[in-house]
Amino acid sequence: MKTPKEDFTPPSHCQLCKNRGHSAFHNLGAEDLDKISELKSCVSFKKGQVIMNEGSRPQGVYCIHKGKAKVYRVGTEGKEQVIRFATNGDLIGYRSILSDEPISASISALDDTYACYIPKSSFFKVIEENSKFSLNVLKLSCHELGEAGKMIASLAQKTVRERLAEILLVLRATFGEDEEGYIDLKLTREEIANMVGTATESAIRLISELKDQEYISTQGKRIKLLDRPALRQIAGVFE
Amino acid sequence: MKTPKEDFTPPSHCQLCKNRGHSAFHNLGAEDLDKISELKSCVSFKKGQVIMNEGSRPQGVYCIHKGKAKVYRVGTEGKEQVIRFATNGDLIGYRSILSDEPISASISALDDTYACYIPKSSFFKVIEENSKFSLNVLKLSCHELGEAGKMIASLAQKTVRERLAEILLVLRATFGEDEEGYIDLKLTREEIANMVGTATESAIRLISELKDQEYISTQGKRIKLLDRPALRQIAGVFE
DNA sequence: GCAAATTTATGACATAAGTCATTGATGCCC
DNA sequence: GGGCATCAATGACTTATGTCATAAATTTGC
Repeated sequence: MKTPKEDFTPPSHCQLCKNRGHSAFHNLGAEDLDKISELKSCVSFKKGQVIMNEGSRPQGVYCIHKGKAKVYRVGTEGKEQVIRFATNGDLIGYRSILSDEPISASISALDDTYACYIPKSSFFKVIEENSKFSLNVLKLSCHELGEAGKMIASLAQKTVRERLAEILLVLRATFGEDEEGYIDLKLTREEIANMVGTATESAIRLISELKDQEYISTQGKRIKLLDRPALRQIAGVFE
Repeated sequence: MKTPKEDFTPPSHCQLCKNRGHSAFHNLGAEDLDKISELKSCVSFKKGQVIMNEGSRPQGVYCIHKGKAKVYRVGTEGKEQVIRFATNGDLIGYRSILSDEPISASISALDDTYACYIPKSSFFKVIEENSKFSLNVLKLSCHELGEAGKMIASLAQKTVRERLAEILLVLRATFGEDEEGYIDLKLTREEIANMVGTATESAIRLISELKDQEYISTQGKRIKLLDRPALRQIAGVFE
């Protein structure tokens, strides 16, 4: 267990949060931030810990302060399918609360994660009273809806190889690189397979193939993208 | 060209619209409905006609008054993947407008369709001023986000046979049955394949198989579900 | 620092699903 | 109402991907 160099605990008031600028709370006034800060609480999750469980009814939302999480559904045979990721500044659990349905996907921490828990009541209050915030969340959910649509088409039409290249690019774009240029997230091959939507062995084989072609390199669980234009071409992403 | 028995044109005022009860406009007050009715216009689309095109920037949303539409993305090789459906009372085009992104999927009419076009400006005005409406749309997009997540897991984990059974159940639930018990929507096998995410021939083969097993029956393009519990079991849907 | 446990890597093989080709059925238009 | 176009059905074959088994390499825990 290594000692953290800095304190990852979120500040007690949202006004002081450095993630606020690129979160759904970015353009809220002091009064609304007060309302949220007042009732929020800080929580932390260890790597691998389940944050929310499919089928349950969350009593609030989490705003990730520092950490990484995956949103996934468990199918028959216990196989997971990752639907999306969340990291610093991202809101999770809001979908279920707003649609008034049980959670449709589980969420677990991909890394030690620190978050603020905002109870349903304060979240709703601000949504109802502040049209700016409501519009932010609306924008967020609509954006995610678009991404989900892209993923549906991708799963239906692309090969595993194409999807693997795509996921590697997404992971890098979402979580960034460490000092040595590796994607800043350690995942087992099985977890990567669950994101791509394929068997673990297939993912391993195709990762080896990409390595042989020198489009990527790996060191244990760490993956570095060596030739992103080539990966983009494989993925069929030209945007 | 057959003459319609009734007039499918939407009423000039939303207050009189019979779909309103189960649409995002269900709990709006008279003033807001005035605001929308004032600027809305009626449009109609022939079967097969494209309503919105991937990549474009819509200047308003459509509320379907009577008709059927599919939302889909076109992949390489021109193959379509259907992402979701829309019918009476459903809102389309809102995702792009609210996330301020180009349309991520095309929409076309599966049948002659009559809709109300609501310009962006009036839509936004009501969203901003009426938190009830804003919450309705939020609820809608969050619900669709959940459905999209289910579809992602389904595509990644289920066999074509399972997904076909699932889609048949969804079609029936969405569009209902005609007097003879057939799903009230005529689709080519190719279109069904594009919904399931498979090749046309595979869809045909599996439809024949389901027919042989007497879980469904067909008459031309019309499909009747004979044994829904069995289909649910195949689909792995127990909800 | 070593042993156990997990994870990665590969080979061999099975199989679901895609592709190509052909025939037969339906529906549509002048 | 007959011919053309589209669509459905099926067979034969290929291929991508999944499954099972085993060995090598990491990682983890004591």
